[in-house]
Amino acid sequence: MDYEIKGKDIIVSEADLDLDETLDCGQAFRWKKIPSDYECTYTGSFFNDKLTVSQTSKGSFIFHDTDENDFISKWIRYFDFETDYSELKRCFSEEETLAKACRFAGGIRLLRQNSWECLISFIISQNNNIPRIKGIIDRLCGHYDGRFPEINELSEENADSLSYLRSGFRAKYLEDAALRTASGETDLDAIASLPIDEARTALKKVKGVGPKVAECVLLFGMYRTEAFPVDVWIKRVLAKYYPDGFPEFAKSNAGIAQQYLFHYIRSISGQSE
DNA sequence: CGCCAGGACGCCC
DNA sequence: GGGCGTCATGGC
Repeated sequence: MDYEIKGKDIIVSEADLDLDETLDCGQAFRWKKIPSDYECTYTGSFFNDKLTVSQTSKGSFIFHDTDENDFISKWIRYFDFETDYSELKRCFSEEETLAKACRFAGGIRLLRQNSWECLISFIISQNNNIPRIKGIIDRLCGHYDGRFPEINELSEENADSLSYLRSGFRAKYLEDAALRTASGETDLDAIASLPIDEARTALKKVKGVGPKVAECVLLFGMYRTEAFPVDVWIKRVLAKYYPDGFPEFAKSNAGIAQQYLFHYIRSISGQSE
């Protein structure tokens, strides 16, 4: 990945990235496509660091109004630019279905998100659809002046005071997640570095966090690339293409492979947005 | 009216 | 340990 500074912007060329595929594929819920003269432009946040980023018709990227320090300390990491996705896809493509999935949506990258935001977001995601998940998170952040609430802010609320979210039965789970996290009983930073099975167990102590949500927090919020969230779509992939189990060679990066497969199966089922 | 959505819980056996 | 009804809300 190469970048250059151009005025108040940072220009990135030859990144293995497609903004539509990466920012609107169901791993993050706060990026919004806005009108622009570029191929596409999104505005959003890494927790509460805001960014507007454009993709040009030539496949380069403009990180608007950011300086080199911010780019290096925040955005290189968030977009996982330190990982060679061409190499990853080459590895995945040893297997036929994965090869197709990589060809179909090769511009997906794993976003290295904030663990707290992921915990809350994926609790909201359970038995829900992506547009409504976005709506609930929108109302949540709207309540905090467009920011994602800090742990101590959300821990002051309860299921009743969260009714404005219209999150249904999930509100009591949000209350529990905020209380446990605020008290330190659930220490997300500590969990992030635990052996993965211990991390799973610790996360699932939060009410409303089961196997799927725990995997999502591990993968998207703690960069545990071996975590493998299994939702209704991935269940279909596993049943149809991997009846004997997911290929061993891809397991250390199974979560990233899962991203390509999720996008692929939804597209061939006609269910992508 | 029904069914489904990036599921988890509680209860049953 | 696995199976099943239930849990809000909203779009189709």
